[in-house]
Amino acid sequence: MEWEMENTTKKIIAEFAETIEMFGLTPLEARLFAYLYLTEKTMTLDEMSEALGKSKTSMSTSIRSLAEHNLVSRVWIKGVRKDLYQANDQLYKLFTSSYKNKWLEAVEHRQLALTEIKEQIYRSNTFKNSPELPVINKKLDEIITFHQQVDQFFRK
Amino acid sequence: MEWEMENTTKKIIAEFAETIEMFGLTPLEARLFAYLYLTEKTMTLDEMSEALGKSKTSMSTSIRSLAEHNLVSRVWIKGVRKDLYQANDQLYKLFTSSYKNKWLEAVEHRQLALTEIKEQIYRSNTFKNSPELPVINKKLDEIITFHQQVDQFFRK
DNA sequence: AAATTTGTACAGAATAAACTGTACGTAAAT
DNA sequence: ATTTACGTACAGTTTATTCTGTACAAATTT
Repeated sequence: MEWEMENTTKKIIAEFAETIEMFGLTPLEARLFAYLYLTEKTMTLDEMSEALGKSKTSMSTSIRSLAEHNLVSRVWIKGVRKDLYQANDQLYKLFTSSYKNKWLEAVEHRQLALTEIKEQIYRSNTFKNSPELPVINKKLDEIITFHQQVDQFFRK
Repeated sequence: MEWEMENTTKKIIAEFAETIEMFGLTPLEARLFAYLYLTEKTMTLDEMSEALGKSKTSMSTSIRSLAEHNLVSRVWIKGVRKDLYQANDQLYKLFTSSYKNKWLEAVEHRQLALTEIKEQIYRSNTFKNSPELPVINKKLDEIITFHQQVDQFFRK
């Protein structure tokens, strides 16, 4: 009868993981976070590896990625040598913040590249008498505006 | 000197495509949309295939997917037998709407699954005297709340 | 009716992403 | 000082995704 709980826990983790994958986590990262979150424990890499049945290497890279996005925290306990991690709380704030950063960073990159291209067009002589210039310019502006809007949305 | 424009167009498409991939399009779908958007033309599958240097099959599946998400439209011209497609305009509305639907649909699924699990726990006797029940219940509620918040955000 | 053209299903190839095992540097324990 | 334990780099394997080629049904042309 013990396994019914095991089983239920697994189901919850699976569902939850699938959702947070949508925030840009790999399957394993998602599962790992879900697991840590559900069992409110601080765990070592070996324990995680054991619990999820995945390699220790995977745990190392996954947990590092989660930590970089501020989804888990390293915990210090006197006398304990191994690295200990636990999931951060306040799910909504956690994930929206992480996601926001991801988007803003990406969009900013593209913005830079696009305005650079725009400059090039201005400077270039080749385009001066091209009949397609107006269309390209218009479209380019629209695309840049689009990026601004997306940026604005996530900055909200 | 003609290829400078070709080249510039390609760069714009590449940048643009990378952004819209983030809305959940495959690389090819993204590139295809970007291309259609930039050259304000209505095109046949063969023309797209030729223009992007990819198989016609890919064009067929990609354009169908784009159409399903309402990102491109089929265009009818009397006497023309082939399917013609063009990119829809109003980028921002287009993509946010498409994205929103994708999220809401996914989140709704998980919500259903999670509340179903919750019901099961209520009904089950196994859990009645489990010492871990309170923790699981608390966490499950938190996760469900999280889903509600995400849902609300995208419903906005 | 026969022949051609067009779009897509489907199986399989190519590419990309996720994951693992070994091997090693660093730090703690003996 | 030597040994043991720990985390991670890196190369390679596995798995999933994306893309292609062939084949075929439906529609149009001859």
